[in-house]
Amino acid sequence: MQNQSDNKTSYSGGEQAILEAAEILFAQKGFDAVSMSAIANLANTSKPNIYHHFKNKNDLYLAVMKTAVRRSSALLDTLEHAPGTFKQHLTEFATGQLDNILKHKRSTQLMLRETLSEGSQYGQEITRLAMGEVFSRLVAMVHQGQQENEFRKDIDPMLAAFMIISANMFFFQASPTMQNIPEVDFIDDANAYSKGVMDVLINGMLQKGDD
Amino acid sequence: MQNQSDNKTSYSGGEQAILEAAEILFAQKGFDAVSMSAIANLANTSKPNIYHHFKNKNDLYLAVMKTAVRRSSALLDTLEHAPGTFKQHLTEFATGQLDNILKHKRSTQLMLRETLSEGSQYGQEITRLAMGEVFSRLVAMVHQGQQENEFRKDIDPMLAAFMIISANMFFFQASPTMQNIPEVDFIDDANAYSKGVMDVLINGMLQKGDD
DNA sequence: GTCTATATAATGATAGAC
DNA sequence: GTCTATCATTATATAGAC
Repeated sequence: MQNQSDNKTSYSGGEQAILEAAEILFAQKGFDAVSMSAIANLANTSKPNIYHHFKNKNDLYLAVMKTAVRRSSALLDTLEHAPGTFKQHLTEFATGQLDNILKHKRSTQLMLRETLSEGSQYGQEITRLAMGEVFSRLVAMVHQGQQENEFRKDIDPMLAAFMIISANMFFFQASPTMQNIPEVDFIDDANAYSKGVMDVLINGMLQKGDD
Repeated sequence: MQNQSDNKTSYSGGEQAILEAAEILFAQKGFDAVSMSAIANLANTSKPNIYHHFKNKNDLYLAVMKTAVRRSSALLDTLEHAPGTFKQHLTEFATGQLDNILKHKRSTQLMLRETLSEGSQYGQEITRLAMGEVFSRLVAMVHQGQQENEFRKDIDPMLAAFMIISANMFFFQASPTMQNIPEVDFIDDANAYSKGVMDVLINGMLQKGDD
């Protein structure tokens, strides 16, 4: 809709600048480690001005989560309707989702942070919805692949979907940690990683004697 | 070694009680959301007493991380030397590691939190070492399985190892988020999950025409 | 080793001028 | 809508008695 919100121009003042600054800091350090002063600072405005636009810190955080998730889920639609076999379709969706994750690192980081925090119900609810969306699309794909006898029927579609999301999410999450291990080369090449993952997964899901 | 440290008895005062209280709170809410007062409270002692045992909050956090990781990695040795085919061996190691994760939820949560925080170098280094340990053992297993012609040789052992860790870690991490989705039943049964995951993965890794 | 009391700084949030 | 100035609260950390 509004491509403007994707810019990094960080135009001073205004709700947009505040939201953007808050997203950067919240994703980087987490809710409690970020002060309103720091946000005001990065947004080139003052603390009271933030309170003019948002009721309190929690409200600002929720606003950040909502816009971040909305942005991320938009790209899913383009991936939904792809041609080819289910094997190809599923691979493209998976690699596309990883691409999406890496394109919106801050949103993803926010969501992953939420999964680790037991309190803060609102943020978790938003996360649940966002993850559920990807999840259910993947489940449907796998299920359809089974109906068409392309995939093994003794596999739980939800489990397969969960494994794909795991591989993608954890790739993103563990990349910084794994960066220092020299022999791991796929960590710098998301496409190679995704290709390798889906090769194993799909081969494991194929009907026996389908190759 | 000392099973006492695994108790929840929370015997008042003392370094052990402080460490335990700190671990619980840090894992639950993260570093910045936990105050020294809260820790002192849970440990049934006073704030200055914490400062008597630990230089500062950061020092306490690192001590918590170290003991937590030490505890978690101890169980790996028992899983290392298992009998049977590589297929069985790998499955047992993977399910054992997930068991380990769920047995030490707090340590795991601490480690996962670290992967998301870009600052705080020390905690991340500890995490890197702990994850690296599991990782390298898995890589060796897969590699050996390839040497013995049990697994496909066109798969990167590190990628396979990474996928197993992903599946386990993300299962733990996403469980609370996925709990509310009614159709997902495997989320409550780690063993069933692990069995299903390794079934797909190993089937995908097997030499073609090996079934 | 453990406490009470306190110093000092930063936090979330508000009042009120422009 | 945006600011300066400020409040009340809480945070980390310390001094010093026992």
